[in-house]
Amino acid sequence: MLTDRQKAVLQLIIEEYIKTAEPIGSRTLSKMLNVSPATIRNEMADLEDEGYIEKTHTSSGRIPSDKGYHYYIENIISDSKYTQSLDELDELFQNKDLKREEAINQAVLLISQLTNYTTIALGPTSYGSKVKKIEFVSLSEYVAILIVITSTGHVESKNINIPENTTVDDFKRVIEILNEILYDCPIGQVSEKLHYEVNTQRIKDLMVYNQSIIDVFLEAFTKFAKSRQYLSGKNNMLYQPEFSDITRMRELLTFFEQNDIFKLVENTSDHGLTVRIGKENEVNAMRDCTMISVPYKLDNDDGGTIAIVGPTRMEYQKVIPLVKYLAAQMAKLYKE
Amino acid sequence: MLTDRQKAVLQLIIEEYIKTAEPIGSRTLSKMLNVSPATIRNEMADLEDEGYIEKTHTSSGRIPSDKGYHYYIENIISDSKYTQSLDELDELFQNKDLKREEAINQAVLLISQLTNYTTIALGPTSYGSKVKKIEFVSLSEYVAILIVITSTGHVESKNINIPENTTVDDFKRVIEILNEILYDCPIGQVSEKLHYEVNTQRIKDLMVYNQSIIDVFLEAFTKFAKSRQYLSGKNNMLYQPEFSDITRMRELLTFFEQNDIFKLVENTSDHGLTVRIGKENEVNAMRDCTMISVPYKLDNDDGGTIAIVGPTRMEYQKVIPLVKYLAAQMAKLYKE
DNA sequence: TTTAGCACTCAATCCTTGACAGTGCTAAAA
DNA sequence: TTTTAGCACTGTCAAGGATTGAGTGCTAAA
Repeated sequence: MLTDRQKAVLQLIIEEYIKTAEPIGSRTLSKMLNVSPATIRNEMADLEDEGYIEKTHTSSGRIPSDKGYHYYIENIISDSKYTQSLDELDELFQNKDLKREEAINQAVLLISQLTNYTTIALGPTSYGSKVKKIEFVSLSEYVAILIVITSTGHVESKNINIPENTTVDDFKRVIEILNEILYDCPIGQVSEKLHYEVNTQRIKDLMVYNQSIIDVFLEAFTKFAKSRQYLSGKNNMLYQPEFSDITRMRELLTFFEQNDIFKLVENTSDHGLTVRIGKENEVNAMRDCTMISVPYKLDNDDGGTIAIVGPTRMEYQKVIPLVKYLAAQMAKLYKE
Repeated sequence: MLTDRQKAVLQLIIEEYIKTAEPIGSRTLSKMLNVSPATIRNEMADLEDEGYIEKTHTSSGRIPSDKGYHYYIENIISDSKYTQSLDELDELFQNKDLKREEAINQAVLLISQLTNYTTIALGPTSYGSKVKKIEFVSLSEYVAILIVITSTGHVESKNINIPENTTVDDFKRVIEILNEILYDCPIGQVSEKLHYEVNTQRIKDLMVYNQSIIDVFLEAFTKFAKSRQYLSGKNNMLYQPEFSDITRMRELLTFFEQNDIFKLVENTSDHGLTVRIGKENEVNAMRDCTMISVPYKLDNDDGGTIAIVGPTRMEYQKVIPLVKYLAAQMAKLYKE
């Protein structure tokens, strides 16, 4: 258990370090706490023994350790006082002229500009949305386009190459039936339902014409999964001093580019607020980064995650309430 | 006019520098050309007087100047021998299951992987495509979705917020009429046509219901412009030694992020192959980059541009034929 | 016209040095 | 028992100097 003064010292070290990215010496703190540097040094030695702070070399000032940041988040800062609300965000989410995806995209952009970190959002797997209409428009004798519209306004389209032995009318008939079968079907259950219906006579007849149409259809739906992913502010990391080393930068940006970051976010989504500091991220490129993630749940067991990635030296005070708020608003948005 | 040996010296300097990114000294070249270093030094002095090569400091080896690269491209390498063809690209463009945009996206990705530079494509302003169908699907009492499908399979959608004093049926009627008016109308002329038709009685009647629907419609069409832009391989620049300086890197990536690069590409599109080397790009962030661009024209006066951005120390031999080939294939794709 | 030779230049590397910021420890003061 | 003052010590950083090596320009001879 830390004494009050130890807490104060730890807090000051962390907050100074967040501001300056420089190790903090005992002289600096002695002025702030009105005790002599020697006293501070004793406290620091204790804190270091416990693993809350570190030295960069034998005679340097101290910097926070991963454990120190954790203690700071869990025991020192009170996030409750920051009952964050963000008018711009609310406005965005209430604008009915925007499709959900556009609104989220802009929200993620907004947060990344506000924090100067990288913001990530993962929508619910199924959007909680249902098939509203399936359209089929032929462009020429051989090419047509299949359009799926969901109850949330998401539109997905897919080109279809009409084979020699099939006509546009064949397709039209299939689409008609599919429309009947799939109307109001949640996106997540489309594949299941299609496979089930395959055994009924109606579909079987159609299969004679063309086996592949079901596949095309399924393929179109797999695209929905991709449009769950939102990311903004990758390049903000360029301006963090911890990445002024070019090889670190490359590592991180390449990691972002590969979209593995979404997998990482996904893996945190079980519990409430998760703060993964430094090496806890288990990805080498992220060893100097913190990822803060907050999941949100919808009624139907589905849900998504909001995350912010920044340097371990992150403005936790400001960011945590922001992430929580965004997650809450996301849940609200999807429940509407 | 350069002598044959001067050309040889220039060529070797450029090709070595492209490989190594290090200044080339007279000793290196003397071995390759079987003359003494002193002779090479004389030739180099002449080349430097003419502005084809430069020194980084008084006693350094030489590096090519912007002018040197130009001479190299125009008078030394023969691009004709490289009658490039790329099976993977052809395949991509002939795959009828891909929408045009998907095909181009993948093509741009392919080229950027092949070259390790950044690849940019600008589609024709209007896609040479026409309105095929306008759909209107209501999601609830207050929200509906407007879908425009073009002859090339491009699908654009826009949420519409239905105001209190208007009904879904009002909108349906408007869409019906718009469908009539705009069927087969080239995308580029939609705005014009709409404004023209506004003066006819039919539309005027509709305006009584709702002035803004025309605006909504126009807004949906402005999105088409954005989907002209394709870019891949931004991060390839990270690995070029000229950008190992972090501030240069930041500058360039920020420039890319701002999407100003597309404007730059657009401004070159009048003439044939354009090679802008270094400061010719007139953008500070690009002072160490070369942009190679090739426009392609379609029948209807419309067209687009293909461009590759890399360091001035670029593999011109390999890249130029590639860009030309891609541009030709793009024109073909759009003419189909 | 080409080459050999020599003096010269600059960048890069290594070493040293001194200033500085910080530490740990001890002994005295509170 | 806790706090403080003092002192010796340690590592970083920036500046300066010496050394090395790769390269040049110029000149005179081949």
